[in-house]
Amino acid sequence: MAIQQQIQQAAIDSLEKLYGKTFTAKDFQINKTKPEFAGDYTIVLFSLLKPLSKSPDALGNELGKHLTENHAQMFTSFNIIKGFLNLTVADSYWISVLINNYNNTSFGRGEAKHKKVMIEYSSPNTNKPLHLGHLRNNFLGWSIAAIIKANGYDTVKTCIVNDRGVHICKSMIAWQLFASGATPQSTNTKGDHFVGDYYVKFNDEYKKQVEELIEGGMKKEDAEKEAPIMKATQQMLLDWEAGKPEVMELWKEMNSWVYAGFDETYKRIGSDFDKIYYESNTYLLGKKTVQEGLSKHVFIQKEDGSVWIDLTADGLDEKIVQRKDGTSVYITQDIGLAQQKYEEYKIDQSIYVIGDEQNYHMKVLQLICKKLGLPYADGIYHLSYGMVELPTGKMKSREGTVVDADDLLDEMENVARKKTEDLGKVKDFTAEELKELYKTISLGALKFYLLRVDPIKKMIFNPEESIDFHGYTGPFIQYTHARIKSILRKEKAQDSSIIQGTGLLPLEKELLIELENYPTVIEQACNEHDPSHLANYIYTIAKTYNSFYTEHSVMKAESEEKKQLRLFICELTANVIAGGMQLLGIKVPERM
RNA sequence: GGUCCGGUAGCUCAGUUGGAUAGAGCAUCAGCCUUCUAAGCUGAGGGUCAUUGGUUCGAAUCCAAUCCGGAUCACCA
Repeated sequence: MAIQQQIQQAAIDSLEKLYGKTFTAKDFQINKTKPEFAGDYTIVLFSLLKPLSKSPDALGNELGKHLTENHAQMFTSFNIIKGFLNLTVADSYWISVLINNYNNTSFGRGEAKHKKVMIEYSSPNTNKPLHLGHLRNNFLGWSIAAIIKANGYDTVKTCIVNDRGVHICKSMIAWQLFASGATPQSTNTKGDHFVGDYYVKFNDEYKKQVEELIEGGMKKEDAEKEAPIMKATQQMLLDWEAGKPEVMELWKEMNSWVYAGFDETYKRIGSDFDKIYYESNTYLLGKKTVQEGLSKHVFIQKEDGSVWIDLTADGLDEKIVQRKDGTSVYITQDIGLAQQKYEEYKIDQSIYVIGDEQNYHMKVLQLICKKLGLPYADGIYHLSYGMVELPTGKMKSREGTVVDADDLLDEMENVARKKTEDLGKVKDFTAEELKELYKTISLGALKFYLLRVDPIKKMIFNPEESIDFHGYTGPFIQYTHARIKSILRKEKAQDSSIIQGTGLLPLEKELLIELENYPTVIEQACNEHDPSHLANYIYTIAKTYNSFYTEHSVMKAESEEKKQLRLFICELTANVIAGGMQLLGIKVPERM
């Protein structure tokens, strides 16, 4: 049990014995004691004063005395300032935490919950390469899945590939018009970029045609519909739906180019999936649901045949679920897919990592599922995240300000190489080791930069800041880990018996108090679906360790006892840093 | 216009769910490498927590109103 809960429980027991009243954890708070006061943890007494009709001093003294007398092993002293009861926890407690966990690889992991959680993330369109926004999604999705797993849940990582629709046909048409048979191989271009270029070409051509039509006297709206290239695209979509062989063939080929490109990038950033759904297989799902909804009178059919749900009573709008021509819309497909996920995996919870522009859509999805009485409705959770913007404003593909994922990764890797070469600490590395290190550092920097922020907030991506390897960054933490490992290569912690009764210096104690909190942070990150808590926490650990490192020598410690103690502290710190970073999808090097 | 989200140091962000004198990093300034990796450490300056009112022992945190920014409200996905 975490120390905070232990204190709370001890206080509840003491209060019961002292005053015969039963309190719960919600009735009062335990906080970490502010550094300017003596003590480690603080019981805030204010909320207890009234029910017990006690003055802060009287209650503090009685409770403090009772706690220290009955838990002499745990608390060594107390003091009261205003309504705050500050308790000092015995050094021996922190040392026992250290000894019990220094080489415990499952430290911080939760017990098996026997529940299954599906995490849908990434979900790209197959008409253009991945960009910075996708990276935030991928890092978030991967990390939250790892965190959920660490808390003892079974996880299924999944991805729904948007591989059909008008946007795909646009690239296809442009390729037919302009490529004269070119392929990624023939042009030596990464497949997703190759296809993305034709998507851009489509838009250029489309724009040109619309302008020409407007000059010829057509209204803007009509011109947008009548442009030949757009009409060809619409026709292609119909042909695709009809399964016309040459269209299907082109579609399959172009998608295969994109997948080859995606695979490369996914491999590079570490994204992986247990199950991939393709929209071309799922877009017809949900039709059954429409029938069910009608018979349950959750949906209503209008005169023209279209089917709707009225959500005005819930503060939303009327929403269409099936077109008058009988085809299903986006939301219906999603209901169908949700159903399929549930049937295939019997999941207890389904997390969707999707941008906040779809908040409304996800709200509607869950609400409809609830109204239909579907068993998985309550398990739907939208992990909504804000847009990534540049210091100059939003990324706009039309203005060419979109930050391409592959380009960014290349650039970061170059910076990592340059900085590593400048420092010259790993000159003995082989070319292969160096390559691996540059990748580790650059990806660590990028992932940490994107994950350290609360997902719900939109964030500014400052290119200069993101390649800074000092301060609140991934490389700072990686560097701290490498420093620890450098010590542990010289000597390992071995004799835990001689540190049992040793005393702790302030920085040693502070570090142990923070390390003890690791399991609580992992749990919180899981409950709040927020890896940034973990990122912040690891940073704090690294920072405290670095202070400790400068202040106290390990190898030249004052005594053998101190040396062993610090070696154990090094072990545990390294484990927590490596384990925590792993949950963010970030590797930590042995040397850098 | 309706709904939802955000507003904390010059910039980027934390703030343990209502607790003590609001914290980090970057940037600026001043120090620290003959001592386990200086991608580090120590210190300084920098704040009307958007505004106003309310709730109470106590508010950046909860409530209300206002201001600013964003998203969304398609027979697109």
